[in-house]
Amino acid sequence: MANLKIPRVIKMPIEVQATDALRDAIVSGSIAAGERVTEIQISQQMNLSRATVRTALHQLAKEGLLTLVPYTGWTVISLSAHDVWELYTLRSAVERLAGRLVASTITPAKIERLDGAMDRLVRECERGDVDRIAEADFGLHHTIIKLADHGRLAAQYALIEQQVRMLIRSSDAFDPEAQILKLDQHRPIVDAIRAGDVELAGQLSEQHNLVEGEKLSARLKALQEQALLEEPTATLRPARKRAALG
Amino acid sequence: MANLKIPRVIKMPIEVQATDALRDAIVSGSIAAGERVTEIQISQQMNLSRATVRTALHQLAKEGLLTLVPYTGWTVISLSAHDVWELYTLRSAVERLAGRLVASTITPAKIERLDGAMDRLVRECERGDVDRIAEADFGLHHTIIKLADHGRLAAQYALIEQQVRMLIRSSDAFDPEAQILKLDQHRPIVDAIRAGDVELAGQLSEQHNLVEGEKLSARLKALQEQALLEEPTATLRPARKRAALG
DNA sequence: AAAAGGGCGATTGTCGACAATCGCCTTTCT
DNA sequence: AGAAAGGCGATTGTCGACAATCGCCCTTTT
Repeated sequence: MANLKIPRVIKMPIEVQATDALRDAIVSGSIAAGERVTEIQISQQMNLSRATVRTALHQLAKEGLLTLVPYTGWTVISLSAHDVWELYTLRSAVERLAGRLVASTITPAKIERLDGAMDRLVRECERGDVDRIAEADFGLHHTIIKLADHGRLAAQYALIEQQVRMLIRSSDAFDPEAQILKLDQHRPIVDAIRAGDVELAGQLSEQHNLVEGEKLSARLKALQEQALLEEPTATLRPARKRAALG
Repeated sequence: MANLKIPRVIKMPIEVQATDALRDAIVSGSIAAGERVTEIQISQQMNLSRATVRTALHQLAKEGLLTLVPYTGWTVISLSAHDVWELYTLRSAVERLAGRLVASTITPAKIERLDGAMDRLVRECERGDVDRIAEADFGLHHTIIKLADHGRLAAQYALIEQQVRMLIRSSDAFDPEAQILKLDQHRPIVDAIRAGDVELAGQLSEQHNLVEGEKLSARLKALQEQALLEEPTATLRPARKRAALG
């Protein structure tokens, strides 16, 4: 008999569903960056207990999507220029390691999966839809990470990817000219990994991220300058109810 | 008047105290690796509510120190050979980036802090106490990480360090011979950073960790072989109360 | 004797209520 | 009018109780 992998069905607690829903809301921008959220507000919207929502919020805080000021409130992160620098330097280190690991353990099966992700990127680039191109781009990077067979690396990459998604959303769309170069940037990386060239795969992966970080940083800097004058002062607590007039 | 940094005293919720205490118990080995823990047991020992303890457990699970099986129980991680590989490959990537960053932004002030950490390691090596040498070792690495001025990098390194501490504890003591070589291993890294040699600082940091990982992996493999026969089967739930005899 | 099925207790999951804390707003004083 | 001090409401922090779920153990069956 085949040694079937029994999926081991476990009932997912509502906690994780709430966490996933909230994470998606933040990453997708349904809840804006810098916005304040309260436990009661969310628990009412989701029809859940405050304790359950609170657990979800704590999880997302650990993922770096929220900050909590004790006895005061939760706030969605808003990424600064320094955050962009942190994200892309860290991502370059993570992807460099992933590229090296996959290249050093390359197999026909891995090449097949790699080609599948690369082919999808090629097709989407020909199609021209920027959102689908972006997804295929993430998909290729994600494939390389998975092939590294490194749980902690994958977990760390997931956190980075979430915040990068918030970034590229706030820059609204990609630079149209950059779309054309996308294939030229990724093909060498895939080729180096396929060839088992550890050093080259690592170096190209690292360099690719540093370049992307620079481009995104420049674009965001321009966007933020014009938005600097909006809402200069933010209150930490909400406005209080006015006293009743006589 | 001097622009004094007001520490902004905020009352720390008991949650974080409980989290810190539990984390310390796990990392220090007071709660053994692989051990099952229950919310009630801990809440009674700490004289706290289950909800508070539960929050702390969730935090530590996010840090990778605990695993939670829904409706079943919490278990302290026990690190396998693959985990050792993950930890040291990831640590090498993180420290490589840190080394590069510090080297590329080196200043007299940073050199001073670097020298302070290195001097401490030198003194402790002359003293000969393995525990204090280990702490000075961690201290030097920690100093480099802090000098990188990279929040996410520091956070990731903290998680890795915790698990590495669990590892070296289970290998009981360091290899006495390795203590002598410790200075020879760290001095070149510090020198490269001081000289602002980005490439060399990164390469030496990376290599140092990979070597350390190999050594620890070999030592643990020997230890685990003799411990393989102990407790071959572990129950997921505790023993149930026996039915009363007539 | 070996295998299949259900009972049952141990543990986590969820909820609502109350307490602690913070900071905005009003008031008071100068 | 400006500055300082206190009230007060909004929000998080903590707690205990009840519900949901899982898996060990015993029973039953073959």
